[in-house]
Amino acid sequence: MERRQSPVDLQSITPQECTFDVLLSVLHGTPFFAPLSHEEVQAIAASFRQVDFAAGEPIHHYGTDARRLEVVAAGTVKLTRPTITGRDVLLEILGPGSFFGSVDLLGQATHAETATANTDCCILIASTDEFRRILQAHPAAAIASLEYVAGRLQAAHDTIEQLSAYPVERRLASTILKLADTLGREADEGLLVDMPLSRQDLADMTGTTVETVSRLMSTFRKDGLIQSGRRWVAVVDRDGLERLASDEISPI
Amino acid sequence: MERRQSPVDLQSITPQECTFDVLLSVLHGTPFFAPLSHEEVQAIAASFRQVDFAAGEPIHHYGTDARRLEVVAAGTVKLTRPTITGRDVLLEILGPGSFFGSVDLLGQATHAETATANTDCCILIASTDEFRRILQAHPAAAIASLEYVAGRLQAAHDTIEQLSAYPVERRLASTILKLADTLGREADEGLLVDMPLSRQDLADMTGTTVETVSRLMSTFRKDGLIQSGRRWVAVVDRDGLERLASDEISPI
DNA sequence: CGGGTCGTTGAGGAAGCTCAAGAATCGTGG
DNA sequence: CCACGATTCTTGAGCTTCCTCAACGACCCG
Repeated sequence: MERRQSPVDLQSITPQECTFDVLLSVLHGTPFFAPLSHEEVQAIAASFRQVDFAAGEPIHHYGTDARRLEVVAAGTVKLTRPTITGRDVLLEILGPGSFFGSVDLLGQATHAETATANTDCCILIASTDEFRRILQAHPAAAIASLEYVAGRLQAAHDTIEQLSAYPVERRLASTILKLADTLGREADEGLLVDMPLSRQDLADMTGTTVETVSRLMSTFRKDGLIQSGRRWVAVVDRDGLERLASDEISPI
Repeated sequence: MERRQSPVDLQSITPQECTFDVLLSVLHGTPFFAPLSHEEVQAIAASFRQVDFAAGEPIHHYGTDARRLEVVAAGTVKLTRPTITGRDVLLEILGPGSFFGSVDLLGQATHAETATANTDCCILIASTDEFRRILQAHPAAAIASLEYVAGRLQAAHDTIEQLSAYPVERRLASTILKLADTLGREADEGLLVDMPLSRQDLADMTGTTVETVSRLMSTFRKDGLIQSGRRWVAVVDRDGLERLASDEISPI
């Protein structure tokens, strides 16, 4: 039923992957700086310093001081909110080129989310003051940033819609599809979500419990929609999943 | 138990409230243009045209073409998402100075939300092209916009946390408090949410049903936390509500 | 005063949670 | 290479929360 070994390659990001050249190309690939020239990006790169984190390591905690902006250069990062009930909320999983930290350059003195290295990763860090200076000098970058954040607002609204109006089965199907589309890689198992992903992660993303996720994934597997194992998932029947993720209650 | 008449004044926005002067002061009060000089705002105002809507009237529908940006000048506007199950999701209620429409200036060709006039209201409309031109000319406005949208992203993340992790009672208490803080006015009944607000609205904001909201509000009323009636709510015991809205399960 | 909208309350049922135990997988040290 | 502990996943049973369906009462406006 399940493959034994995880097909997800938990390769470490070796330090040399984080050379200045990589930093440059990551920044240029970022929505913020895409409209700028190579020279401009090169000047901006000087404002960022690079820090490596091992998988599982905290990058910053909810409530700590926040006067900095971070960009994922390599690896993936989890953005979560801790809750007193112990049940964490997983807001976003960010891949290379995404940014996080004190998005709001304004008053916001503390982080509103906890960021954790999901895989080994390399993070570029700039202070918000430096970032503000860059945006002032490059209006195109400011507009690009605005568009980027507006896109994430849309995505957040999507999630709110899901949580408000749809049952867990649909939310889970939708979440798996979204992950496959963002981080998918064609593999023997199907369209593999190329990232370690536990049932707990999926539960925290869909606002449910590990047990419920496990049960649903078992039936998804039985129905030939997905393949899955310990900390990995792959989409097998994309159309089938999509039917679950959009209201089509199967007729007959 | 309940007051008979609604203490919320459903005053119409008379057309003369939407003079050019009002338009100017609203735009200047907007987070986007706050950092600009009076003269700059005056020039920008020319890009906006003004349209009035009666309470209940649709301003734009989900899925229609979206190449425009709208600012609330007077009144309040509801941003909703329709769902096939019939259960609508109420994402935000916007007051004067808030903006909506195609936040994402980019590709986004259709509206992601339905906007409805909650009260009679006056809306300022500009095309996204004009808006983009304004931002390009005024980097300070672009940065202010970025901060504004980032703030709304935070708020959306708050909502996601609520929906993912907390029971309905807490979500409802929290939502009422937030509304009272944003749109509250001291009145005989307590801190009155100065806006017509049905049980259905509250249900759509908290991801639950009218019946559940009604039941909970009845007990809130019995416990002396709120006062409420047909399409209005007022906070009586702020601390009590806040205790419900933050994990403090009453001891003993 | 009568029709329409909005709110309240009840009874029954279903979705999903909690608690609990056991199985599979992984990493590590011998 | 194997054994062990730790983590992750699975499955079951009972129960709670909340939804659904339904009826009725209150308020509003013409």
